[in-house]
Amino acid sequence: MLKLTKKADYGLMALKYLAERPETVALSAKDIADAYGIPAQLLAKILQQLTRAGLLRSHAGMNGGYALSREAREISAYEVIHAIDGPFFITSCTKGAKGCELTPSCTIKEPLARVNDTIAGVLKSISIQDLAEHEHPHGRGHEVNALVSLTL
Amino acid sequence: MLKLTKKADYGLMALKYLAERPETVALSAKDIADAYGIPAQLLAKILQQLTRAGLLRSHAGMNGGYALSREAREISAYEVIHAIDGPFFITSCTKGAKGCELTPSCTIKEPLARVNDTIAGVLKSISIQDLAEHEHPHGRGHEVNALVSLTL
DNA sequence: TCAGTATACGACCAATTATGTCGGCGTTTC
DNA sequence: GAAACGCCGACATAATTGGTCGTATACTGA
Ligand code: FES
Ligand code: FES
Repeated sequence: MLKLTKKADYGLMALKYLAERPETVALSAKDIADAYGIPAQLLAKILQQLTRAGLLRSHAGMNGGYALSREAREISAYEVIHAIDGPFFITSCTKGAKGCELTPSCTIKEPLARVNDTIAGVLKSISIQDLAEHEHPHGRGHEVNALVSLTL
Repeated sequence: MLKLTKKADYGLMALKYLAERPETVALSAKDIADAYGIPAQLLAKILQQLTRAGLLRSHAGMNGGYALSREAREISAYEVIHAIDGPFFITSCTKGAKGCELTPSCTIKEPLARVNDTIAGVLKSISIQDLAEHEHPHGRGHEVNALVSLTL
């Protein structure tokens, strides 16, 4: 039903949290989990996935934890979602490689692929920074305007 | 993971099928299901939902079935999805009415609501007609261009 | 070098949701 | 009145997600 998984949600929250604290060297999974009241072990796994995807740098040992591997501005929501939930297709036939069983019958797939790309584009145009900035509504000077064109 | 349900997919396929046959008075659920090789009873339920939502007109009895209740051009993909899967929220907290348990902690909800609206806008800008037309690539004269603006 | 704190990873279970089926009932047409 | 159809709710099953556990490994500092 076109919904983000909780994992992706958690991942975005965590990254936003990190983006809001650029001064800190690293934050442990537990720190972040506690801040939001989400299961620590689950978040740990998510952060590990993001690390593997190259969005975070991790450091074990005391005072270890995670830190953004790039500028918050350079990390898109799309990358986060992709890293956590894998490549997404709006279409139900996620067979990825070579289409699904009903490929000949389902004539709706192709137009929806355009929609898929459009949504991906929207997500790509949003950075963690955008999410973090939104936190401070007093500033309000900075507005992001993403323009997306969809051609069927 | 931001994916359409099969029901919604089936629903869109069925409507497209109807849109491609404007001359026919009505098509039974079974006819359409057979055409695409999808479970007839399941499709029947979906079509019933679409009828309740006012997108289709139904007619019982012999030679009964379903027909579009409006011009294909006037039915958006959004309406179809909404009718089948209920109101959609990108955010995982679908508690609808009054937010979720973590509302104070989850600071990401609001910016994502914008994204949600953007996607809804894209879906609203696509009509069943658009899907049906795409079938005939020889015509190719008619292109739809939806422009969506996202402001965070 | 040892205790403490942290990530890494895979297996596993639990909860939820999506998908599909069944049976009975109401309606329309022939 | 019987065949062909829609209508509805309750179920059963399958798939996905969400979350836990156990253990191994890495780093730090005293
Ligand atoms: S459902 Fe598989 S091609 Fe559309
Ligand atoms: S998870 Fe509920 S408000 Fe974001």
